[in-house]
Amino acid sequence: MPLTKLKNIKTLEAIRSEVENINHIGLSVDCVIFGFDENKLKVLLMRSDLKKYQSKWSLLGDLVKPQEDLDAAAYRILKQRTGLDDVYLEQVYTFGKTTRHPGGRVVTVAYCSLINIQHHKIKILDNELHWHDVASVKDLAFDHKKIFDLSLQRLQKRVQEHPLGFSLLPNKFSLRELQNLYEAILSIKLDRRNFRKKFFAMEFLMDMDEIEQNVPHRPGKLYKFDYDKYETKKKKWSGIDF
Amino acid sequence: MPLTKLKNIKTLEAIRSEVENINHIGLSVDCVIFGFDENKLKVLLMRSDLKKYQSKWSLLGDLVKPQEDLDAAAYRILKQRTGLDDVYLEQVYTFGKTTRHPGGRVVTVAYCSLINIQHHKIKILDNELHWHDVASVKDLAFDHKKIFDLSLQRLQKRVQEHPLGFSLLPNKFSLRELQNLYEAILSIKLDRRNFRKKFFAMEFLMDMDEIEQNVPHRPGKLYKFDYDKYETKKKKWSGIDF
DNA sequence: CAAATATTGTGTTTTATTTACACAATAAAA
DNA sequence: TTTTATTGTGTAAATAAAACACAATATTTG
Repeated sequence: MPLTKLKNIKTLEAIRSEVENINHIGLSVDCVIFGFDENKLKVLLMRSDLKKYQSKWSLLGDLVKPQEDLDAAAYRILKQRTGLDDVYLEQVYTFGKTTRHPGGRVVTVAYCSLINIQHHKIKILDNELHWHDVASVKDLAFDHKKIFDLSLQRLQKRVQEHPLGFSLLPNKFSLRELQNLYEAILSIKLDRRNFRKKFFAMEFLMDMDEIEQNVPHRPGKLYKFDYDKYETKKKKWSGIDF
Repeated sequence: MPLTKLKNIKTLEAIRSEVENINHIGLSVDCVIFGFDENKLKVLLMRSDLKKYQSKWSLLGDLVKPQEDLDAAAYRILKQRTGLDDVYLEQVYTFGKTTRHPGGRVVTVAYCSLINIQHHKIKILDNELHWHDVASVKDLAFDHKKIFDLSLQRLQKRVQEHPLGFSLLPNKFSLRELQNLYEAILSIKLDRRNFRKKFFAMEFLMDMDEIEQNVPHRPGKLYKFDYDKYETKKKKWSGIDF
């Protein structure tokens, strides 16, 4: 036990320090919050609280409290950093290299989310919090670039298998908006006619009998995603394929 | 800071106890090790070290050491509990409810693996460690049933998208063995002709020009999985579908 | 050694899905 | 009124998935 070393201690601070540094694994959460605006996929970043990393951008993180559920910590941290509290967070992965944090042993659990930037206005702007183009993200603080890369990868996979994307769009959206979204998240070009055919074939789009306003060209029809129908008809078995 | 309470302490034990219980989040790893034998999917379970849970089965877990990488802890714990050290572990999910462990706050990271029971003989049989039919698993210690369920779900998904299954089979295997494996893991029946057609179409099976021995019926041809070819030809894009 | 048994190996048809690709109609802006 | 940008639409070809049956072969049994 490392605590047997504590015979010649001086202060309570020293005890705490000793115990926390030698015997303690810190636990934190980092939130990777994706948004969509101007046809580009964005991510929320801030300046690190740590001096060492203030020249770099970092994810939205903080320590988990001893008496706090892990999921609750993620929501609390997001709220604390951004003011947002109506966002669904999903756990991505846990990063546990001993050397990942310069201030001591901290294992971090990554959570990610996708939000509609228009519907979720950021009210707290401490630490220069703001949206960055995903394409321009490089060289974050700590191992946050690795966390970000994995989260983006996970997002790209999930968005193909689940109707997450709709949460980034206005309530009623055109098929062009939907396609732009997929192209931005997946970073590919899709055939417009086949894209439409695919979504119509799924039968999860409700025609709202309305058209776009204020577009400088022929307006498209507006649709809503039918979550109820999705719940009853979603795919269960995709098949062996690799 | 809870440590300010420590003014009337008595012993170092008390300090440690105080610090660890109030200010400390324990971190553990639990391993869900799947195997395949007698055409059934199996999982390795042991009796819990905790008295409270000795009537129930539990996953293979232990605390992460303060100076140990998380992944390294998973391998160390697996080795310690089973003697196995040539097994690939994959992180599944982190469970962090404050109440999940009766002895205090312990967040656990689940790892899972798939191993060939014939090639990995368990040498340590402490805590009644042995293979259980997956179908018969119920009511494990702690929240281990939840961890097990999620791991199985993850396995079922991954085995459809990646060539994991081959690690559970002998080096050379027949198509029947392969199909039995998939049916056991996914817990479904598959059409034999379509199953064969699918795998031949993938072109990742190398015909070994050998046939099964000691089967009480017409023997089948033996194949090997061609990992090199897989690496060059594997699917990158699966498409939007939900 | 003949018959019974269990499983292999094989192919076609039907249906569904994916891909590639072009043009007229419409609203707004110039 | 013309230009511009984008919508809405369909077909043919290629590929993939699903459903389904029978002769061949090795072993075991009688």
